[in-house]
Amino acid sequence: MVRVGLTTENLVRAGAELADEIGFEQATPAELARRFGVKTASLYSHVKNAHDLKTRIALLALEELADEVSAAVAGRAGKDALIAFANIYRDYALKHPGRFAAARFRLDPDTAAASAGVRHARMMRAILRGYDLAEPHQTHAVRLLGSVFSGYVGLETAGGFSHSAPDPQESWTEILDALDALLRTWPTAS
Amino acid sequence: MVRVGLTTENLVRAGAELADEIGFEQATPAELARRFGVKTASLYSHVKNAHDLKTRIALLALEELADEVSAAVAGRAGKDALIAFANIYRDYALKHPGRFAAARFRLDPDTAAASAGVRHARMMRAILRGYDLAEPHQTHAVRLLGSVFSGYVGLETAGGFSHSAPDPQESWTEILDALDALLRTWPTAS
DNA sequence: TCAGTTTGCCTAATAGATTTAGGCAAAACC
DNA sequence: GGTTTTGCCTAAATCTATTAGGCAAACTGA
Repeated sequence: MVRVGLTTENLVRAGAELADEIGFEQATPAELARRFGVKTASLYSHVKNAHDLKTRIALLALEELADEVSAAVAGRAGKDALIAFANIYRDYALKHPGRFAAARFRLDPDTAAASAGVRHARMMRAILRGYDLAEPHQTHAVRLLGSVFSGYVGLETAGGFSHSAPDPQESWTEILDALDALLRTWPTAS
Repeated sequence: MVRVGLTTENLVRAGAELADEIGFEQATPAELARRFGVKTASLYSHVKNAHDLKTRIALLALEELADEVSAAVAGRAGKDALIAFANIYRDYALKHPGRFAAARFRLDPDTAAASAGVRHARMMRAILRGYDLAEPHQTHAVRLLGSVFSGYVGLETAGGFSHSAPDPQESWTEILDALDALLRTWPTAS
């Protein structure tokens, strides 16, 4: 009976790798146990159940992504900060599709409130300080940026832009230019 | 042995209802059979397998949505058309969350190419004829609009905007105003 | 070093999902 | 009315998720 050193940390980390390789939905206790060479039942001392495992992978991904974004945005402002945020976000998703899917996993409200998701929101607002937007327009803009980032990368990772010119990178760059222009001239007619 | 009249059509339609009630992921053959009062194995004469069922629900949702958008956009142009498209899309998702999730189900390339997804793309391009965008900018704009719609509604249906003012409807309206303004002044500096 | 405790992974077992194969009786077709 | 078709069944295999209880390895403290 050789011990392979299972811990919650270990399992979650390996689960994240697994998600990147075979998809977040396929990152199940059974598959994870197979990777560790242990019986599925052995995971249940470290993780409550399948949903708990997914939640923990989601929290890991949110944390990682927030760390990377935070580092990239530090010391930048305005368009520079916007583009840094956006590129880190997109690069993370392309590099770690499973973790990215995990980061969009629906968490229960309490878990979400305690997650790194709130750091994402704060950083988004910090970026908008470089533009001149009063409330409630700032919130509207935060929601727009969140939608564009999540939507574009979601479509791209789902293969929505494959086999069609021009290159997604080109669209991404131009869209960021457009968003910057939009934020500088945000229409507040209402 | 009472026959309940299973057909592929029937199952897919009921599967779509089921998805709206309990979520697309939970709309499984087992649950569907339970609803019809038949044994799970009985479904397999009408549907190849679980993945086939989900694919068919996805195709139904794409078709329905394309029909509604098409009707709403007919006879409109410019901002009017943009807003009609966007509102129909969002309303459909809020009214039919399971079908909306189904519409984002990843189809294999051939199936996707034969789906109503291509009508969506065509209609999006038709709307952009009301703005003055040459290629490749038009494609970039199509991708932006797709990202915003899919991203915003995805976040909203996932509860991303709940428990936070202002009302999502308000953000949506202002974002559409902003997109219209952006499309009219699209920066083509590159 | 050794007794006692902790704990990591096991086996056993239940319940439920997916899927295939083959059968019987109701419906549909001459 | 007899035949064919076919809709739903039972049976069975395989897989997953999950709980309960056991044994032995690893740690703990004299």
